[in-house]
Amino acid sequence: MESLKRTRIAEVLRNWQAIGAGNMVNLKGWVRTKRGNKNVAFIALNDGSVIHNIQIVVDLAGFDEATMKLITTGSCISVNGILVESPGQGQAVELQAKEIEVYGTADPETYPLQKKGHTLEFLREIAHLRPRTNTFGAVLRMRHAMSFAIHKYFNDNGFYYLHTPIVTGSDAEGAGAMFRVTTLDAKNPPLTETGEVDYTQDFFGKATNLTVSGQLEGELGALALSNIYTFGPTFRAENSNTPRHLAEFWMIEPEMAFHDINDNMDLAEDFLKYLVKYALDNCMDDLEFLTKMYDNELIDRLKFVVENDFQRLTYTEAVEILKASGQKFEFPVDWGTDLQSEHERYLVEKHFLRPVILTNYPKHIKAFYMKQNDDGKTVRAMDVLFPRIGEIIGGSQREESLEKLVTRCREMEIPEKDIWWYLDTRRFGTAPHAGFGLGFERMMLFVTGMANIRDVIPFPRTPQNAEF
RNA sequence: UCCUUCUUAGCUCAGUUGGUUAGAGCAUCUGACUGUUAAUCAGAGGGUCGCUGGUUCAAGUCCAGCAGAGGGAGCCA
Repeated sequence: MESLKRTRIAEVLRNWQAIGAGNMVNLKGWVRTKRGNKNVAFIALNDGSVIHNIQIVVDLAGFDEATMKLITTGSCISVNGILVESPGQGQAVELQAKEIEVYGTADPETYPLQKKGHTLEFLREIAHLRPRTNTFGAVLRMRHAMSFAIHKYFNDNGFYYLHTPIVTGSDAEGAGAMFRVTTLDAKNPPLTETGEVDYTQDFFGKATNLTVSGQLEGELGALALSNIYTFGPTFRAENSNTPRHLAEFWMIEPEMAFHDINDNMDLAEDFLKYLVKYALDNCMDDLEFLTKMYDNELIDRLKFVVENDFQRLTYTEAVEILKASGQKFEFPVDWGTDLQSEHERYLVEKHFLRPVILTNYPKHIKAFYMKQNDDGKTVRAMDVLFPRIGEIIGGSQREESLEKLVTRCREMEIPEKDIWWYLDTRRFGTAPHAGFGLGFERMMLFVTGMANIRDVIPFPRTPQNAEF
């Protein structure tokens, strides 16, 4: 077969006029369908560069039957052919095949992906193959686009990307159960005199875990570089079985010196709108597919979020609205208790009909590091609530006073010796600062219209499941 | 972890108050068709009804346990 430089299908469909009808190109990809008759075969070829397939037209007189039999749904081929304007409906251009090489066959009796639709549940069981479907191609391309947009936004706005550790020796982040990291023999660990596992003999000389948040280290960076962000994997060993939780997920955590809670809200809103707009500006092919197949209101909802202000109000105001709503809630609303999902959904989806930012929560339901308000009862926390998703961002202005922070640690029984380095930032050159955490997969749920978080990450890790 | 629903062909599903040999669409295979668009048409093959036990003359169907999956809740991002 003549050696030609491969052209991506996205490139052909976008620039076929520049490439020029009548010219020979090489395309490589995976066969979605083959149909036709004795004289001509039509192959829908996809290489993942774009959601659309390109049609390969094969005049069977020029090809041997044995080769053509190998070309089935799922097989991988390389084609040299002439790019021509298509006489048929449904595509502008197609490729008149001259030479075909079969790279890999896919036995139709055993290849699990068919031409017809599959349920998302079934595709989760074959997560190694689901990237080859239209849906996961769209989701994974958008996942890349969103990742890129995150870095671009922060870079363009004077933030530095800080790599916070994955393995942490601190157990004080207060963000839930952790995965232990150890090289000790699980069957026969060294013990102390009192019979406890002796972690001084472990790899790091102490008990270590996978991080549940990069925030504490992020603050160290912000109190030197002014504006930093993290974007990395995060782990929670909670036994959560919901469409919104993963044991391994990706989180974006900006942290800004000299920002108060209002600056923090401004940034969160601007950032989220930027990401949604980036999707609308750069992922329209995939968005149109997802809108058509999964969520008819997706594109409209994304546009609405970009064009409208988020509703900002305090926790106390939210409680008053909920109490006055006349709604029957399963859980009663009362000042001092954390809001339940049903309450958040009511505010976002029934009352305000737009994203909501809640601030100034009671201090006893929030983390130790949040800045205390002068009322002695509330802290400068903020939660951003999105339609369909619920909490997409959690953040706060941080307590910069050493005295108040230490007092709060003692009240909440957080050992100061474990976070001496964190407390040092308040001891030496402390500054007002703020930050938040955005769950990347929750953002992906919103921009793709997918309903289950396991369908917006390539290989989901959930309780009882670490396959692939 | 709690509540709830589901598990029948490769996939998506039907299967009546328990009653002969468990069905359909798609997929697969064979054949037909000169340009198809999830091609179409004709035919064929394909099942330990999630697993284990129980009730019954008789269980895909009723009961119990277990496993897996979905939805809701909690924890949160």
